[in-house]
Amino acid sequence: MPKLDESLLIGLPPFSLLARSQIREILDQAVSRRYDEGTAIFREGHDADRFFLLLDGYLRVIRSTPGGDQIIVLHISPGQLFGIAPALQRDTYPATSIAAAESLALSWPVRLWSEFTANYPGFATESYKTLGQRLGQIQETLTEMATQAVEKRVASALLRMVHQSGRKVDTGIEIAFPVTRQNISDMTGTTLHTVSRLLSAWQKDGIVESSRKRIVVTDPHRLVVLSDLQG
Amino acid sequence: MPKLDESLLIGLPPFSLLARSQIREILDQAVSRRYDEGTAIFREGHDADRFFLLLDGYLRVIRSTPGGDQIIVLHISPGQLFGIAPALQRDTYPATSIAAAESLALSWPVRLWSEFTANYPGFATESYKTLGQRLGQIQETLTEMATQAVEKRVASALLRMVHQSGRKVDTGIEIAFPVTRQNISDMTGTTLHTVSRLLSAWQKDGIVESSRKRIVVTDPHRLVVLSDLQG
DNA sequence: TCCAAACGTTGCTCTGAAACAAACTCCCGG
DNA sequence: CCGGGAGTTTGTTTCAGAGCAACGTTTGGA
Repeated sequence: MPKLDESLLIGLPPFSLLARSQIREILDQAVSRRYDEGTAIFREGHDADRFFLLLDGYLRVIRSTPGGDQIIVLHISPGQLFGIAPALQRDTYPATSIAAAESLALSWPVRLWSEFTANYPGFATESYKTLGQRLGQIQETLTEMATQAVEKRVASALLRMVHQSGRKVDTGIEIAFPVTRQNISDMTGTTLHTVSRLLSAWQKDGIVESSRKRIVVTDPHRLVVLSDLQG
Repeated sequence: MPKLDESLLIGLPPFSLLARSQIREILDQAVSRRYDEGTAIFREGHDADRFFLLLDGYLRVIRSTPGGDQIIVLHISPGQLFGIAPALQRDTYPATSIAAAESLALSWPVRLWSEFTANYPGFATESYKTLGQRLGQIQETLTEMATQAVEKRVASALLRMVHQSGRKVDTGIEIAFPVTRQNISDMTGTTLHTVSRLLSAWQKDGIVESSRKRIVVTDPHRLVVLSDLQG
């Protein structure tokens, strides 16, 4: 394990109030690991023995049913803590996380959680804030799933990904990690067929451009209209 | 405001480790209030200036869309903390809570939150545990909503209510608070018509008995089969 | 270089459940 | 005791979107 550089953590909310020496100490206790696209970082139901910080890449957090269906609950982007089951007194992970792109994450054993929250000002606060945002976001997804038609859900899902990971390219805003039609259907509770049709239609209308695993939103505003419009 | 009795809090998880004198102190700072069926305790988006403990009754936690649809995210039963936005660094409530039956709740101003977590052992722990359970539960609901057919969702919703509030009656297990067909459709993202048909069919099959706002599950096992069965 | 697997597209059919419509029943308040 | 509103039931119609099928395209590895 190569020695980690302090600059990795400086500026990230959970550690923003800390002195360089404290960051050094935190880093010295961390394990860093790279994950190939498609690899699981941890799985639903397994012992929650570590908590993580994503440094680079993107993750999908998924839950599956006994029947084999699965849905993508949310995405994690760089700088976020994840797998923070210990914060909620859980001893197993409630969901599975998979690298959506090649990713790099730090992790610490759970026993350090209480140490971090006790010693480092703002660490607990920031973690719970993150949790609060996720809870709110999931509630919103749930509401949408229960009340909105497929077309709107797919439009919203695209907008969420653009919002979380969008980067400017010449023709619009590109989602920064690979996304298949199947992935989108797993976010919206529909089928890949329906998603494919929608994307084709939107491409014809000049709202998106998509190729294999890659999506560029060329007209975000019209997508907002699609996702918002009552009726 | 009549003086509150210590026995109200004794035995409830957030306060279970406390001495009588500490409970007295907590109670002296509480406001107690009764809510008629259908009354809102707080509303989505409003300033989160208090946090609450439900002593008696049941609450529905709902979220609404701009388009006027609404869904029931979860129910709160006696003994649970709710409206604990301050724990998550939120300054507004993320959802609305409505008394599903006549209810009684204590509340405290948010500024006491940090005091409680600092002074009373186990208070923070218990609160975050509750939050963790809710997060897990909502994720499960979301998964179900995205993958399961209406019939299964309605069966699961009934089972969840039975599990949370069921009380034995001579013909089976009764859901302890008033539930309309509309309420169930708001939990499952369908229409009251569909729910009505399902309940009629299940009544014919001897699985449930229902009258206006009242539901008794007479054959929980068959309901489990309906909610579980793959395909 | 070629093959196979992964990913994407498109047409067609069929059905679950929403939408629309109309009574019916219970309960509460005047 | 009566009237009206809230909640429920049931029938009929309609259609979005799932399911099925078949084919096209890209990509990476042998």
